[in-house]
Amino acid sequence: MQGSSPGLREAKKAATRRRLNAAARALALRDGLDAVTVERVCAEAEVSVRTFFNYFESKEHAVLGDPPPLGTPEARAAFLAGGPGGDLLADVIALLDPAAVLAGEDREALAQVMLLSQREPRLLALQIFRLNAHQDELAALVAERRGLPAPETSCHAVAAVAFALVHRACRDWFDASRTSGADAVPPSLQDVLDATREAFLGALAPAPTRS
Amino acid sequence: MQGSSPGLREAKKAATRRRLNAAARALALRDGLDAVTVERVCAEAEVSVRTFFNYFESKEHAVLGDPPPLGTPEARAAFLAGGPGGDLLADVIALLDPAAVLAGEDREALAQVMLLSQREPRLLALQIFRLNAHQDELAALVAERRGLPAPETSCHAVAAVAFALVHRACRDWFDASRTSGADAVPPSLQDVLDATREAFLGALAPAPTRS
DNA sequence: CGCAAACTTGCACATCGTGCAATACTGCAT
DNA sequence: ATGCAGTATTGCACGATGTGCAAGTTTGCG
Repeated sequence: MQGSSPGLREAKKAATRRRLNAAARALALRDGLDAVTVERVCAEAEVSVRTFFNYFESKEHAVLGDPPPLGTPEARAAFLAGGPGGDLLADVIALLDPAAVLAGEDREALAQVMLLSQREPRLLALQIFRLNAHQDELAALVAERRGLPAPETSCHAVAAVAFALVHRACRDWFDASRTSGADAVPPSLQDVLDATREAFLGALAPAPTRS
Repeated sequence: MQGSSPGLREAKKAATRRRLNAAARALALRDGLDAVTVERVCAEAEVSVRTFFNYFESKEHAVLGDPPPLGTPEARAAFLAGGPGGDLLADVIALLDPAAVLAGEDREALAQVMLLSQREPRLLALQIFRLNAHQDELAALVAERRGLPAPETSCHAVAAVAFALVHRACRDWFDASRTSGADAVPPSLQDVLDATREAFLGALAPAPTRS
């Protein structure tokens, strides 16, 4: 009965990982991060303390869980296929739009993570660090799409703006969820961009082209 | 002989703080962050371990030292005085330009901190976290300058771009320092911006204005 | 000089994170 | 099914981190 040949072991590991993550998140939400000890999390998840550290390197990592990849492999390929001539902004939106990214995720868990990241500076720090890694990844993608050997300043700038918009869209969605119920409209990056573009161009465009 | 009435105590504290910072930085540079223990730092700085934690909350904080403020109070006031109609980008540059900010700083220490932040992920995480706080501060300044009650999306976007440019300028300066000697030209934000503007507008401007 | 406030220090304690070796379990081939 | 090889779990020991507390020490000021 090995219908899932490459699977029973993996499944158990994944389950343990999810149990630890859920337990850490729930406890942090209930009692605050400082009151959460690895020991308590392990009691909840029914594993030994030593095993905990085989899965996560700290309780903060356990609370946040594994970082999601930057878009699906297909989405990344499609983005690269756009090439230097494509509509960069539109494709960035397609790659990062929270409405799409959130589709396959557990929204409840995401909302909890966002709430915790606001409350607990240590979680915020880790979150920002991970976001920064994603940002660098996007800068590299932009450079590759443009045929550049390494990401230059403008690539980093584009990535920074994109993540600022995503961050803002997620915050708006989160705030809306807290006030108007759990099922607020999924945020659209395009909308956020449209609302921003005017002020944005106002900041960047009017500069003279220098001779 | 109390020429420095409000001072001997303060001076001693400042000296101890500087000794701890210098010791932590030097040790991390020589032996790597993991090999640095609080105990070793304290031996170097000639204070007790307990006292160390009266000054810094972790060895990472000790290595990085205290975060500098975002511009001088005068520079901040000048930035706000620009008002909604002023040249936002020019004033952001004036506020953040590394060439100006670095003027009053210990460049040797700064270069060491940047090197360490590249080597040690834990230091990078802390550095990014601090940078993010600065970014939020700038977004708030932009909002206030515009007469907005709270920083909206475009303010955050402007701040994100500004810091992406600053970060890039600092990296360029740092890389240049490592190759062409310790006294590389101080980076100019304006130059970085000029080099970026074309690609940037290429990314943002060509989008249709939607009816 | 001498008191009050602030700084330093030692000590105890809970927690974190890792290396190591023993044990238990899973997958696979016989 | 049975046993072997690889992998996961666990306990243990240990060094390091960070904090509360209370005693000692230094500074500022009358």
